Amino acid sequence: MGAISRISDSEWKVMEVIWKSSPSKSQEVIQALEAQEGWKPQTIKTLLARLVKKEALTYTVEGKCYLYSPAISREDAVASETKSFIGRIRLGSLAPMLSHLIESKDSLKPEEIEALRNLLQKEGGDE
Amino acid sequence: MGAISRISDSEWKVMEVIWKSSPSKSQEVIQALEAQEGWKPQTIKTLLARLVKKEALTYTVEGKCYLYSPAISREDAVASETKSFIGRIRLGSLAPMLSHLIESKDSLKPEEIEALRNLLQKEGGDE
DNA sequence: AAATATGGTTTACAACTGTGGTCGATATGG
DNA sequence: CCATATCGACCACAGTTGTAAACCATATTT
Repeated sequence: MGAISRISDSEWKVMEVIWKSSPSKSQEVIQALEAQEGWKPQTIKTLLARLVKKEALTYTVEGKCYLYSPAISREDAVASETKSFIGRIRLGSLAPMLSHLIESKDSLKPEEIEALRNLLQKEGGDE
Repeated sequence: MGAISRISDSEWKVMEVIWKSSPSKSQEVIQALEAQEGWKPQTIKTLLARLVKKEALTYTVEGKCYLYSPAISREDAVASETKSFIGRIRLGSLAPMLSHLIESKDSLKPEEIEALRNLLQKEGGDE
C-alpha cells in the first residue's frame, strides 16, 4: 500500500541519521543533529515523534529510552520523493534538469556518471 | 538575486500554465486549471496572488484585468527545485534515483533517455 | 525521601499550503 | 440610473512544518 506520507526537510535529516545506523536511541540522534544542524534537543524530539506518527519510524523501548528504527527503507523513501519530484517538475524538463545536475560538478561524482551511463546503456539500448 | 522562494505544488501548476503562454489574463489561467485540476476559481486567484507576492509572477493591468507573466524562467525554477531536491536527498543517492526514473517507464520517455545518454557521453567522456 | 536529571508527551506559535468564501469597486446590460 | 456580473483584495480555516518551551514520570544522587 504505497504512498509513504511525505517527509519534510527537517524530518528527512532525522531519517538520514537513523538510516545511517539503526536502531538509534534518541540521545544519539540528538547528539548527531544538535551539532550538525544546531537544533535544540526538543526540536529533535518533536521530529522523532512526528516521524513515528507518520509511520516512517518505529521504536522499541529499552529501559527508559526508545530505540528508533526506520519503518521505510531509504531506497523506498528516495523513490517516493523522486516520484513526487518528477511529478511536479513534469516531463520535458528532465533533460535540462539533469544537465544542470551533471554540469554542477559538486552534485554528481564521476563514478556516478559512470554508473548512470551503464544504466542507460542497458536500458535505452537500441530498440 | 539568488534563492527563489519555494513554489508549492499547487503554485507550480499555476506557473506551468503561465510559462506555457504568457502573458495570460487570470481568466485564461482559471479556465485552464478549473478543468485540469478541478479547482474553484477563487482558489486559482489566491494562488496567483501568492505567486505575485512571492515574486514568481508579475502583472500589468489591462483594463479591469491583470496580465500575468513569469518573473522567473522555468529553467531557473527547475534548477532551483532540483538543487533543493538533491540537497535533501544527499549525494550518493543520485544514481539510485535516476535508475528508478529510468526503470519506471512512465516517468521517462525514450527520447529523454536518448538526451540523457548524450549528456553523459559528452560529460563523462574519456578524460 | 527529596532534589535533580533525563527521557518522552503535550502544548505553542508563526509561516506556509490547500481550498475556498466574502467584500468592495467597477463595468455592463437593461 | 439601477441591477448584475466580474475582478481583484481581504478573510477564513484546517493541516503541515520549523522550532521549541512546559510538563510529567521515572531514575539517580545526596
